[in-house]
Amino acid sequence: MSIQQDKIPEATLQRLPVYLYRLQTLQADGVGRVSSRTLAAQLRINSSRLRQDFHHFGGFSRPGQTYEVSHLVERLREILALGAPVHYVIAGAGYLGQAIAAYPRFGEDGFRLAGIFDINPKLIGLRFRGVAVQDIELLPELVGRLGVKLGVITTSPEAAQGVAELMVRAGITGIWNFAPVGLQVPEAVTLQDEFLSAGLMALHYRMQEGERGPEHRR
Amino acid sequence: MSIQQDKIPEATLQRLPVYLYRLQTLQADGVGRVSSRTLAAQLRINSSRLRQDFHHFGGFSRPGQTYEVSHLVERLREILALGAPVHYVIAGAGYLGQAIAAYPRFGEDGFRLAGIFDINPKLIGLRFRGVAVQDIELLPELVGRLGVKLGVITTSPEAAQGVAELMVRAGITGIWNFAPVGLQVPEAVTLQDEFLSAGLMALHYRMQEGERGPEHRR
DNA sequence: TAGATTGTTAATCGATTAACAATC
DNA sequence: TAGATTGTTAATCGATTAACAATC
Repeated sequence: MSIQQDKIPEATLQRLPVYLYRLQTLQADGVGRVSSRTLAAQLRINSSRLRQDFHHFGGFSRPGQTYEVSHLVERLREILALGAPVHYVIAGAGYLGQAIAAYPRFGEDGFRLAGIFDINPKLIGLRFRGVAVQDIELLPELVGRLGVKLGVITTSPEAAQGVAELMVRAGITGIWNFAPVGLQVPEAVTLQDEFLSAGLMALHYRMQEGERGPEHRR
Repeated sequence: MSIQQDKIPEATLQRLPVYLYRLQTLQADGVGRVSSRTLAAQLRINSSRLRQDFHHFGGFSRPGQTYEVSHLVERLREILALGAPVHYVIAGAGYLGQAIAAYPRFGEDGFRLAGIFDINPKLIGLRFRGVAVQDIELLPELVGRLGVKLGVITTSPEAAQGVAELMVRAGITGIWNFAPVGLQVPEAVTLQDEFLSAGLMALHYRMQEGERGPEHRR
């Protein structure tokens, strides 16, 4: 059974990591099997959605039988291509870059920090997860030498475009961008924007909505 | 003209901050007017989408006339209820909590850090944005005294549920949660989950998809 | 067997895009 | 005026939910 399948919906893709985390927690708790109803209830989603999401891949279980937790974890990790370690570099060693470098989860998921870079001399030499901050000019050499494909941008908005171009020239093919600007990258480069302010503002808006009372929400 | 309107679509709400940022940049660059076509091109979205989003509120411009940048900025800030400063607290003063405390953008947007808390004695007393880390036990008093409604959770997954309950009891009505667990909160509390791993995993998946070549993507 | 469960198709719902009249 | 633009309705597209046969 190959994991080669039709392009899966974006909405489904965004949920796979959520399923994986929940299932790993169940596994750690010693739960052997779980039904779509129970799992969906824990994630507070509709069980049809869950089954429909799994349906894009197939082979998760059989009618009448609940899901085997360990099998689901295995399949999801396979689908998400988390079998082999994934190396990545960070550009921008400020607070946010440090937070990502130090975030233990990414390591557990199989992501390995290969390098962290900045232009600020004060930051160069500081160590995170055993990796010392280097001058940004050294990024291309390291990326080329280790064949790193994944780059994280946690620089200022002003510096982000330049850093993105540097990364692309060095051979990076996927950029996780935390700078609140629209980056221009070649078609072949995959871009994932993470715009933290949007989350905060959306939350604040919905809080107001709640204040006005449910009768105003229709 | 009131901003009281029907519940706006979630998809539209998530885009409003993106529009606001782009428009503020244009404003800073001295751009006075902009068409939906130009603005949409800069954000790499369809111009119909932009006009449809604005249509939920009304009064952004008139047929035949382009948008006035300053008016759009004003309206969006009004819609997002960013007129008065919004106070918030952070629970969890690790790297991620520090990053949020120090993130200059939030301040510019009108969000003010009222307090930052942790259980780790080593972190207590450290200052971020002029605010000293305090023991988590002191959170309810401060939240009650200042009437803070917005709380950010950047603790470990294990501690998150307890902290959420502490916040809710203290009077917090909106929680921005960075811990990768499903929090149980009362109906009246607005919850915004920020699951960073999902972004990273989705990016990694799409990079593989790109590698397999566009012909496999249909 | 009887009750519960998945895989899968169909129905519903919501979001995006197209089209165009009214307007500048 | 002629060309361009918005607001708004309609058409399309995609995602969610419901329903149920096949299966345990």
